[in-house]
Amino acid sequence: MNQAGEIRPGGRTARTRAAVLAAVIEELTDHGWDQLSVESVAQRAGVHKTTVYRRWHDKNTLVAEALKAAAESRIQMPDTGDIAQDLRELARIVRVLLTSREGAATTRTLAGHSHDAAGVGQVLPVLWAARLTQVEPVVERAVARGQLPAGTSANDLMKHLTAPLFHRLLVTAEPLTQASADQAAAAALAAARAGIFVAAGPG
Amino acid sequence: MNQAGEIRPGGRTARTRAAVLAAVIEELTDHGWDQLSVESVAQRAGVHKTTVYRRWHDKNTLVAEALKAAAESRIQMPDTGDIAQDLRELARIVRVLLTSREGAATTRTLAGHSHDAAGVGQVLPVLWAARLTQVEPVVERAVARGQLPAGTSANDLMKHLTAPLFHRLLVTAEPLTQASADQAAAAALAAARAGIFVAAGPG
Amino acid sequence: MNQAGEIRPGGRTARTRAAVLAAVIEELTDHGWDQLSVESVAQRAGVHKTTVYRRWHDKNTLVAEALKAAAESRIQMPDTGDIAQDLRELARIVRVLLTSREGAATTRTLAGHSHDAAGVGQVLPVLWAARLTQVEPVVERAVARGQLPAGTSANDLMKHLTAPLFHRLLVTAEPLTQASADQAAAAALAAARAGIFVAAGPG
Amino acid sequence: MNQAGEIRPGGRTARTRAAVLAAVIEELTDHGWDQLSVESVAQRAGVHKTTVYRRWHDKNTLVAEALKAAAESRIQMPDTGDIAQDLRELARIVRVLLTSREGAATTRTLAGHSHDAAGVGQVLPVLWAARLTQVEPVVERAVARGQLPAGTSANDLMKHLTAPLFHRLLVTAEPLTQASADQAAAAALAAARAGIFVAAGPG
DNA sequence: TCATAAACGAGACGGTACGTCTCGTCTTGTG
DNA sequence: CACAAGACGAGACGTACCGTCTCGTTTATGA
Repeated sequence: MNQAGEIRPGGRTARTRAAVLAAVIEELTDHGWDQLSVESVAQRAGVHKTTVYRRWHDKNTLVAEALKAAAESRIQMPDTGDIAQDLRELARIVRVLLTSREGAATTRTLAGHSHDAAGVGQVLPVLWAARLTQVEPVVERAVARGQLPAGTSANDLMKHLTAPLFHRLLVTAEPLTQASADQAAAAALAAARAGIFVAAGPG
Repeated sequence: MNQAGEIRPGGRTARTRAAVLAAVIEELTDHGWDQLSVESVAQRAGVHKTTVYRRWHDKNTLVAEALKAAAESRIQMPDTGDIAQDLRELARIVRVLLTSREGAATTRTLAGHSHDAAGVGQVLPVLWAARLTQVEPVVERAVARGQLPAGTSANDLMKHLTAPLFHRLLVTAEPLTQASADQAAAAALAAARAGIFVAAGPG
Repeated sequence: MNQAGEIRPGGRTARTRAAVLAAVIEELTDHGWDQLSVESVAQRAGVHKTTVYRRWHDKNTLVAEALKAAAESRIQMPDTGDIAQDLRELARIVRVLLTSREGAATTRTLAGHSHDAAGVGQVLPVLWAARLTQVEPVVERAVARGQLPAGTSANDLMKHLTAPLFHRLLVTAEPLTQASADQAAAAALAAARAGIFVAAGPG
Repeated sequence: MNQAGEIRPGGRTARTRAAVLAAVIEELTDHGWDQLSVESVAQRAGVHKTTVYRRWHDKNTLVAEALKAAAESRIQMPDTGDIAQDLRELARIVRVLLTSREGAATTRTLAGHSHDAAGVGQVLPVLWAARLTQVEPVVERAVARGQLPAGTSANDLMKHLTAPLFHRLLVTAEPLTQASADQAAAAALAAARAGIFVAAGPG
């Protein structure tokens, strides 16, 4: 992705890289994809336009990398011993992420470009896969405790848990209340208990 | 929304309007929001650029109105006598809409601009409200038949039914299989039967 | 020049014609040729744009006719019995014409388009010829009184009399003082007395 | 006048500047102010439209600078020892300038915009002042030789010498013959000898 | 420590699209 | 059925941003 940055990983190079990626997120948050210009990003990062283009081929690549970097934060997975409470906690965490100005902006950008062959569109699967692997233990523990049917797919459960939250943000543009997060958790749990997520998933 | 079109509703004016709005959807489908230019829309509609600008203030307004017009198609609501089957049908209908090239493109555009104060961002609530009012009878009938708890919110049910489908399209970029639609329907039904959608919604 | 106006010389037709031509001069005075739009002329005349186009083929033709009409005012020729005084009076009259906002604007417009094959460019010779015929008697009387050499060309004299005034307006953009008018008159008189304007002109 | 050109006075920048200014004069000569478009100028200069706009804010400024640059050519002042012959030479030189296609076009453009507050209108005084300083020595020498009255204003003389030539070009649109140039010279000389241009000018 | 190669700052440029303006033609619905 | 009201095609205007390209200047690394 970056040609130059890896040859001289120390000092100015790395500093510049971080500043630019941070500036992208800020611009995205403040003005959105359409209004984001490479020049304004460069200016906010205290760097010249040419420097940005040197390292990232185009706006698409630049934003893609910034989004990927921004999504690398790990979520602290809950482990209360009760799957109902675990799921509620999870939903609340996701809600907080999505309601932050930054989270909302980046999520909207990703959704708007989910189909793009290059750049931002490529980020989604990677990003989502990472998130899923984190949740698996939570589900496995619940199964072991007999709180969920054996064979319950952590993947499916996680998606159905978060889907209503994304739906509110992206589709209906309704406020993401805590009650809505709790409802999503409850709905996902009911479905899981009913065995909807057992066995061969919908692939 | 349009200043001129309503004064002379007949003949050329209306014809032009329809051609342009259709062209917008086609361009959106083929090239996406970022690559959509007013000039290309005009050309596809067989109309001059100025004519487009005369009636729609800017690109944003233009696309917003095209999306609104495109979403006015009514869905044929199922009524099989069995809520499980009704929901499955509904999920399949939505799946077909979202998997059509046009539906996917317009949905992505809407999601990417759900926050915009003007233009496309304004379309979402209107559009979604219209959809919801169509579903209410289906849920009411199920309640009357005793297949769902009294007080079940059609609104909440519908959102949880469709959320996983939008999630696949916008967030994980996974293929929208029929199995995934059926699973979404089953999950929503399980949650509804568990009373998750009863009483005061998550507002 | 005007097809319709002469068929129905009275009533609304003539009134409209006059209003439009007057509006042209006003717009020319206020905003100049470049900023003059047919639409603004029509609006100022209280007439629809189409009406203007119906009667005058284009902007060029329209302005040309307005200028011609505006120049039809006859100058009160001086006759003091002294050619020196007559010429000074004449120079002062021309100065007043050229320093009026309207006169300056129309003159500049004419000068700027003196070369145009159609429209405004055609007006100049006609207009100037009319002016010259008015001066001839003044010169003839001076010759008869023995104040000027026999054979002095009224044409050449008049041109050399007014040339410095136009020069100030169009070329050096200096203020047209009365002193400058008097100087122009004196210079022309000196040249005339020296016989510079006698015999075959410079054709 | 130009923001960028002076920082990097060598190489491409200067080359581009010269090409554009030359193209302006050519377009002005061929098509006149009204038909001159920035795009056609750019194309003729082998440069992109944006490059022109980058350096010159608008059409007015662009043409103004081109005219100023074009007028910087120095006239070879005559010095025959006889003021009559000097003036005749001068008039002929001016005549040649004004009868060239380029000279006529630029002069008409300047005259048509002599009043404009910004751009082309600003060029005139500068341009004319430069011309006058060149003539002063010619007049001074004639005074020294006793061929003209002491105190004769070179400024006034020059203006009255050239005024009839401009008058023919701009006002009467008559052909500028050599005879007319000679007549203008003779008239100016007669007036000068009569002392019309002595002492305090017409301000 | 210091030479040298990498990275950067500065900015002109070609190019695409934007949204605005005016011109002169053409259509339409009303009086 | 004529004509005003006004939509339209055409095209220039001036702006913004994209991504490329010099040409000097700074800065990090390794000899």
